[in-house]
Amino acid sequence: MKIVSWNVNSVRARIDNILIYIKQANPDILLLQEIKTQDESFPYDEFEKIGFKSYVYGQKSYNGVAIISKIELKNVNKDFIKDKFNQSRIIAAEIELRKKRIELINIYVPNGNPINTEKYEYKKDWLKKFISNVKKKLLSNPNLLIAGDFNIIPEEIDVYDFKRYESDALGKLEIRKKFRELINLGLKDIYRLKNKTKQEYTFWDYFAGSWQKNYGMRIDHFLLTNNLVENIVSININKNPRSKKKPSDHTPIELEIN
DNA sequence: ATGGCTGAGCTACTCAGA
Repeated sequence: MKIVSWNVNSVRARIDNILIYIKQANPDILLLQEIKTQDESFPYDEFEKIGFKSYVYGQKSYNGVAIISKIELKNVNKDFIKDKFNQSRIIAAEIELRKKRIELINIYVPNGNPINTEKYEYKKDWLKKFISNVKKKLLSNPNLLIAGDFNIIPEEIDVYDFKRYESDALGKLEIRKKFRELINLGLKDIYRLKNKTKQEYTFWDYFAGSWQKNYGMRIDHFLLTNNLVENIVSININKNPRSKKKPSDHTPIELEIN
């Protein structure tokens, strides 16, 4: 089964690119972030025509997450954490795979910039609540798959110029420690597990020719509990959609699991 | 390079992203 995470930066502005991607990559489940639309304006029909059911937690203008799936999802949950600003940033659901009941958790972590503002405090608070609730969830289910736009650069290798980001909300040690806290609950950063020294990115800024110069960062991740590591077939960052016309600034990360 | 793009809402311009 192929599960993909992709921050699409507006599902409506990106619909053609997304449909082309699905045709080429043939995923079973898409975890989308930053859909930037309310539930009622979501392009359900476009996905239904090609065999996908949409589970949407939208928001007007900003944020918003969705899961697009060929297989039926159970126990869809939009309240994984209590968000103090009521922003739509998490949608979770269950699938069954080889007798394992897997909880998929699709997240869009707050950006947190600029630091020394309420936005940064919101990011820290959001991550704290998230980690706490992951910990609780682990008591009832050892099979967690957390994927999405974490807005965290895990290590120096994960950005083209770390110095520029060590005081940024994406690269500050305090934030990177939150990522390590999650890992320490018994999860693996699957891309890094499978690629010990490879320097690849999932995001490139729109400006200053960042894509052409490969000034990117790896901020979209798949974290799986240790219990699921044996099920992994492969993980891949698919850079093709970022090279297209009218791209999202993020590119899909693809997990194959058996 | 604290933004030189891009998108939403709206219909001139601000807010947000990372």
